[in-house]
Amino acid sequence: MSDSQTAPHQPTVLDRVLAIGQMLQHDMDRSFSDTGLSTSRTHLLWVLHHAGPSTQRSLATALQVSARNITGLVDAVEHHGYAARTAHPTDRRATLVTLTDLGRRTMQRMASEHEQLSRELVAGLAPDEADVLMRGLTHVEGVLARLIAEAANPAEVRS
Amino acid sequence: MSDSQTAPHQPTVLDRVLAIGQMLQHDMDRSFSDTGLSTSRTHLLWVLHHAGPSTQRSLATALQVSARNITGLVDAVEHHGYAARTAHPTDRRATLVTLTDLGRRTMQRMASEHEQLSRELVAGLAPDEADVLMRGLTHVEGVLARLIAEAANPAEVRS
DNA sequence: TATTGTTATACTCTATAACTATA
DNA sequence: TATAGTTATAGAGTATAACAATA
Repeated sequence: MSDSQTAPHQPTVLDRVLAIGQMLQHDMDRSFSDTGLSTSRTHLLWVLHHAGPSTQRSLATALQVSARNITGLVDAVEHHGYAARTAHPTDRRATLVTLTDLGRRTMQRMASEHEQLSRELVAGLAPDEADVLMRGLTHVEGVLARLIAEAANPAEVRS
Repeated sequence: MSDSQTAPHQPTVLDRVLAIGQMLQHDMDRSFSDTGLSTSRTHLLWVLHHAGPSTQRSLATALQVSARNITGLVDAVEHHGYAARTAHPTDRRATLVTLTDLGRRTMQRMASEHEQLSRELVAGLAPDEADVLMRGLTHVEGVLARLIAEAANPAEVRS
C-alpha cells in the first residue's frame, strides 16, 4: 500500500488514453465469453467482412502475423462456424476464406455496437468540445506516428 | 481490396483512441526486445516499484490474475534479474518479491520515458486545446466506466 | 479450516523452420 | 525456383484444479 518512491503525478493525456484503452479491451474480452471469439479471431473476421473472400496469405499480410498463425485462427473461426475454407478458383495452392451467415451477422452486429458506443462516448459533450477532442486526438495520433517512424528509422533526424 | 458492404465511415473518437492504443502497444513491444520484459512482466515490476516488497498473493490481486500466473511472471523477472524472492519475515507460507537494483533502475527509466512521451504527445497543442482534450478524455473515461459497470450489473437501469 | 504458492494440465496467440503441393 | 498452406516445435500469457506447507 505505501507508495515507496514515485509521487502519484497528475494524470496526463497519455495516462487517460492508456486507461481508456485498457477498459475497452476488458469490455471486449467480457463480450467474447461463450462466443468462441477473441480479439485476434474477431480481427480476422473483421478483415474478411471488409475485404470479402480472401486467401490466407492476404489475411496474414492484413493482420501482420505469420502464415502459421493464420492457419490456427482460421481453424478456430471455422470450427465455431463463423467462416469456411473454400477452393480457390484458379490457384490450387491457395484457400479462400469466406464468412458464413453467422460470421456476417456477427460482424454486422459488432459494427452497429461499435457505432453506438462511438456515439455514447461523446454524447455528453458540447459540439465544440467534441470537435476539439477529436482534433486533439488526431494531433496525438500524428505525433505518435512520427515518433514511431523515427524510432524505427533512427538514421535521420528530420530537419 | 474491394469494400464489400460497410461504407468506410468517418473516424470517431473511439476509432482514434483505439488506433492510438494500438500504436502505443506496438511501440512498447518494440522497446522490450532483448530486455526479457513484456507488458505483463513490466506491469508486475511497476506494481512492485510503487508498492515495495509484496507477497505473490498481493501481486495477484493487484494485477487481477491467478496465483499460477504470478508464479510464472515472478519466475521470469527473477530469471532476468529484475526482482528476487525473499523469505517473508513472519509468514512462512508467503514469499516477498522485491525489485533488484536493475529492476529499480529500469522502472525509473520507464517512468521518465513515460513522462517525456506524455509531454511530447501534447507539445504542439495550444494550452486551452490541451485542456479541452484532457477534459474530453476524462468524460469519455467516465462514460465508459459507467457503461461497463452497467454491463457487469444488468439488474438496475440507473434512474 | 483457510491461505500461500507450487505442480499438473490445458487453451490461445505468437514465432521460425521444414515440408508438400502447386505455380 | 517461388509461393500457399500445413505440420513440428517452442515460448509467453492465461486459466482451473490438486496438493504441500503453514497459519
